[in-house]
Amino acid sequence: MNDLDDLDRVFEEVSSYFSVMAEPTRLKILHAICQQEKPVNTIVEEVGATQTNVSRHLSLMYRAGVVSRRKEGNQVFYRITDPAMMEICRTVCTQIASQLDNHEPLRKGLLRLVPGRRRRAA
Amino acid sequence: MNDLDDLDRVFEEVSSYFSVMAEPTRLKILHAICQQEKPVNTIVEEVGATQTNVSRHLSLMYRAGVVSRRKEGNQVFYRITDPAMMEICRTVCTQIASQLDNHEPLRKGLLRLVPGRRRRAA
DNA sequence: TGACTACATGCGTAATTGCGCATAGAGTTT
DNA sequence: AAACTCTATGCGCAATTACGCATGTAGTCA
Repeated sequence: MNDLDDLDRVFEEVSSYFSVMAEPTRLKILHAICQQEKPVNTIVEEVGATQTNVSRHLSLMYRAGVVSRRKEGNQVFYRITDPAMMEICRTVCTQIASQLDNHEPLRKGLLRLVPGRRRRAA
Repeated sequence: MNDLDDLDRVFEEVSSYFSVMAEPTRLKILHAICQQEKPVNTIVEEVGATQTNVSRHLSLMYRAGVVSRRKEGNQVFYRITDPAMMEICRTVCTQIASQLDNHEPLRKGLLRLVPGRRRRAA
C-alpha cells in the first residue's frame, strides 16, 4: 500500500506543476522572460497586470522552482530556470494550433509564441 | 491592438489546456487509460474515486478534446486522443524526478508513471 | 413490461485561488 | 536624516472548482 501512497504523491506533485502553467497571467509572465531575465517593473509593464499581482505570481513560480531571482540594487531580476518549461509550452502550443482551423488568427499567434530554437534570426 | 487580443486568447487557450492536467484525479484517470481504452466502471475502480467524480472529469476532458469515447452496449469506453498529452506528462515527470533527491521513493514512482516508448517489453 | 446496470448531470457545499487595496520592507538619492 | 523607487505580503472579497447526493437517461436482461 505504500507504493500506492507514493503514486498518489506523484500525481499531486505533477498536477501542482501543471497548475503553475494553468493561468493566463503566469503564462504571459513566462513569455515575457523566456528570452532574457527581466526586473519586476519591466514585467509588470509588458504583461499589463498590477504590480501586486505580478509579484505574487512570480513568488508562486519561484517557490515552484520554475523561475530564479537575482537582486541588483533596487530591483529583482527573474529568469526561467526550468528547462522543461519552454519545451512543454512549445508542445502545447503546437498541439493547440493543430486543433485550430488554419484561418484562425489564433493559430499564428500560437506558433509565434514560443520562439523555438531558430536556425539563426528570422 | 487586434494582435494583442489574439495573444490574450492564446494565453487563455493554453492555460485552460494545462488546467486539464492540473488535477490529481484527472492525472490518475489519464494514467489508467494511457495504455488502452477502458469503460468508466473500470476507471472508477482503478482510480478509487466515486462514479460521479470520474464521470465528471471524463466529460471535462472530453470537451477539452483530450479523450474520445466509444459506446458499446451499456458502457462507454474512453481513450486518450491527444498525442501531445503523454509526451507532456513524460516531460514533466522527468523534470520533477530530476529535481528530487535520488533516495526519494517519489522518484521511482515518477519514472514508472509514463511508460515511454520502451524498446520491447521490460 | 419491469428490474437491473452503466453513465451523466442539476444542485448545494466547502475549499481553493486570483485579485486589489493598503502597507511593510529593502535599497537609493538628496 | 527624509523622500523616493522597487518589490513583497497581510487582509478581505469574488469567482472558480472539486466533490457528494440524488436523480435522470440509456441500454440490457428476465
